[in-house]
Amino acid sequence: MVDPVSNTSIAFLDKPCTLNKRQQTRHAILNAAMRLVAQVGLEGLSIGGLADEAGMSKSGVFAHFGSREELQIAVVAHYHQNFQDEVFWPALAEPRGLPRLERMVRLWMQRIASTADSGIFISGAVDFDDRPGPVRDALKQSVRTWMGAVQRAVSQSQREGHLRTDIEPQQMVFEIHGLILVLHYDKRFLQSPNAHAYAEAALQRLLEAYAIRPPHSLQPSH
Amino acid sequence: MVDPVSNTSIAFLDKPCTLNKRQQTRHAILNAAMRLVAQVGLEGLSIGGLADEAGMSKSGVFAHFGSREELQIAVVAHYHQNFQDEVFWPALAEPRGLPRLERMVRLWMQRIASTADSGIFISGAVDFDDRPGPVRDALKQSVRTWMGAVQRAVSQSQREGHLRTDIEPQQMVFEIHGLILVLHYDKRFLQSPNAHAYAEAALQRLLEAYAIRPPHSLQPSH
Amino acid sequence: MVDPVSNTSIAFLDKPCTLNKRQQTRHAILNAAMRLVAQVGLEGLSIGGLADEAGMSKSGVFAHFGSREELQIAVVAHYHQNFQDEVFWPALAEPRGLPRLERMVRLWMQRIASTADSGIFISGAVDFDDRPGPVRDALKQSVRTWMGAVQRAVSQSQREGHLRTDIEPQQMVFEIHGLILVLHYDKRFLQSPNAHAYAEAALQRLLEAYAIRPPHSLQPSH
Amino acid sequence: MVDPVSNTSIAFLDKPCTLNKRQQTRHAILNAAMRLVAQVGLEGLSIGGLADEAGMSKSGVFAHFGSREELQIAVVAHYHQNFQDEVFWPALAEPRGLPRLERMVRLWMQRIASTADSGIFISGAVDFDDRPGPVRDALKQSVRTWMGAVQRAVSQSQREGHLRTDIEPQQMVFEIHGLILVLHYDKRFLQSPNAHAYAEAALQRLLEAYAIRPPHSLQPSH
DNA sequence: ACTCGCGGGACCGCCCGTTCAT
DNA sequence: ATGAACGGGCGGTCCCGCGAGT
Repeated sequence: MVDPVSNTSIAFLDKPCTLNKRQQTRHAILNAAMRLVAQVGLEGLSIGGLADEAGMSKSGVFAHFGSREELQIAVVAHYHQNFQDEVFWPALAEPRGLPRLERMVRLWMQRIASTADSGIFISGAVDFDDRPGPVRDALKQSVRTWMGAVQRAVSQSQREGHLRTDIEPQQMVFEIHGLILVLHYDKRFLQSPNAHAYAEAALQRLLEAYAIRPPHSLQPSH
Repeated sequence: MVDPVSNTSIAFLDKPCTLNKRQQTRHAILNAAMRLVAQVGLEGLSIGGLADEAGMSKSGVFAHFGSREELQIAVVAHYHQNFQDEVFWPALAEPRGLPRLERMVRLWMQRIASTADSGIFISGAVDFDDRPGPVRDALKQSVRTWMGAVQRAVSQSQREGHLRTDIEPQQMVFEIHGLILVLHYDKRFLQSPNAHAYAEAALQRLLEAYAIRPPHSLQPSH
Repeated sequence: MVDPVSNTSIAFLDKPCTLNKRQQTRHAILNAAMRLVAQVGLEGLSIGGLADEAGMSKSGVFAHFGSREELQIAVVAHYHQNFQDEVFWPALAEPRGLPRLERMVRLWMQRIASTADSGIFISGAVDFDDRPGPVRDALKQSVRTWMGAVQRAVSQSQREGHLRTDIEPQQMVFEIHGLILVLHYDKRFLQSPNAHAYAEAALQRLLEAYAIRPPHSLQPSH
Repeated sequence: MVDPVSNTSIAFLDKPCTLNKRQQTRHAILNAAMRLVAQVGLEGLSIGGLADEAGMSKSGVFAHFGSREELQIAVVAHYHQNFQDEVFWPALAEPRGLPRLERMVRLWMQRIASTADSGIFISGAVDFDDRPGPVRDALKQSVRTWMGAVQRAVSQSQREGHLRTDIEPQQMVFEIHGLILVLHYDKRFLQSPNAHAYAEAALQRLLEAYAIRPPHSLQPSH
């Protein structure tokens, strides 16, 4: 089984049906790590703290990953999986084009606004933007994979005749991403209660600006 | 002398002309801190590392701030100062309204894209969004002060007849901020070479969408 | 198994025969601590210094106690154990009453005069008399436990008809304790060579003053 | 002016009438030191803390003594002075012999029981009993000077016919010192409310045991 | 001449990531 | 998968000296 988002880079379990005990434990550790990372960030993740959260010994945790760095990478992959399951797959249920794109973005917004989400696509980007290394690479790869999926949804919307074609899909992804980031910023850091409303309004305006308006909507403009 | 951005919170020295030795050293430490923070983030700032960067002993650094927390707060204030000097003041040279707003945002973008800038308004927001305390408060205060200045520039543009008045200024600030954030993200983390172009295009579109177009621009649309 | 001195507070292991490795190391650390404390006092005990004395790393020492405070408490308990083994238990071999009391006090004196003893019942009392906290509490508890044992020995001597009953046992314990303290002071600090002789003479006089003299000892006084 | 207690060792100011500014400051520092030492002990005395207590800069304090060690020595000398003024001199007002001795001891006890007294003759003895050096020497010298004074009071009492002469004066000093020490211990560390009563009773018994009884007191013994 | 501001170096308690034997 | 231990680094505090200021 390959990554349905990118078809390429991140390899997931080939046999997800039966997990041996080692994999079960690893999974439990990673889930504990997700909870912890939501509080202290990817860079603040410590093996001792994770061991406590998981109810294991430090060495027990350590043995599964070999180093803190590999643990962080595993956390990134795990987050990627979760994100995919909760945002990408459900959006695929929508018909191609604008409906699917809208659902994608709205699910994304929902997740970003949820305090349960660790938001490492954002926090990790900040923590590692000047710290090259495997963790940063994994993070970039994950983000690019997801961005690629969004971009494809935009392209499809254009091919389906839902969006204007005189706009680079990347430009639109860029602007959508901006809305996500500022939503995260205002909601989580500034704790602005109106963040969601602003984001929704901006999204509306964005989609309308790039949408190919159905005929009836052209009439009343005069 | 009071803060010209907010007229409220951050008090500056009345006689910045002559600095005694203590203030000189403090300034040098803070400049070193800016360099360091650009690499490791506000939360990654350590007294020992700063002492190395500044070419001083740990206690020498420590004596100027009393605690790591106060050092962090001082760094925030210092960044606030720099930001103000390089973004806010120059923009004030432009005439009120849209020109001033545009200059503000473009200078902001320039600064965000520069690797010299530590970007703590962004990285700090991520590091401290789940970590209450004085540092977070100082950071929020600084950010809000700046956001208020942008918002006032938008309001002035409306009053000058440059921008439509059926839009909440805060909504526009929100969207501008999104562009800043995604520019920072794409440029610094994803290292996308086109980030600036996308941001510029988005800003253009944003301003045009909210601008009150001069009459002649309505005619040629058909 | 409960503490035979007080029947109350300090719980000891039920199976002291076989110690696992952790307990062995802990024991070795505590013995090193006893040597160190004899030189620098309970308050002067530092984890780094103890690690050197024990030939271990700082973290290795630290891991056994969790904090300096708990280390100090453990040292108090360890000293209590040693004291009990070398003073209390041997004295119990003597028959009830005056013989047991005398042996108790003399063993106590011996131990106090020995430079091997850390004397934390005395030095700790001085270091912590104005420093409330768990260490002080542990120290007081240990001292009170031992004082209680001495007091019971006095009471038994009264009940056995060896000592006058018109004296409060606590009064006698008070005076005995004074002899111990001044012996410690003269021997250890002033390094007076006659300290032991003075203490012995004073003890003799004290016991005789409170003893019920056998009839024949009244006659030869003239 | 020489030390009236020992006629020998500790030199005090030759011209106590007029103090220049330096000496005034030094005096103020030492008084602050007395307050501090009463809380943290002679060994716990730090220059920074003393500077705070005295309302000066660290270097200002430092300059008067040159090192922490010399500061400690100065504190010992200062305490010696105070002790002498409050215990020795008032006792000299009593007539030679037993009255003077009793007053000496009672004033000593009072001082020891007072929480205002730093008690460095006791706490210092414990802190420095295994730490040779100038501070310990100064402390020993001070203590021996005072012990010599007490011993001379005992000798005088013997010569005046108030005390039996078949007892070494040093023996009696030893026992008196024991009472002082245990009073300090019970009062300050164990916080026993009865400490004073026990000490008084013990002192009574001690003096009577060594007193030469007036004739009428010999009769009723048969 | 005396006082202070400023800085250095050592050390503290504590905690982290890591390893090895079990 | 664990328990014991290590080396190194953290923030913080100490005592102490140099040079500038009055």
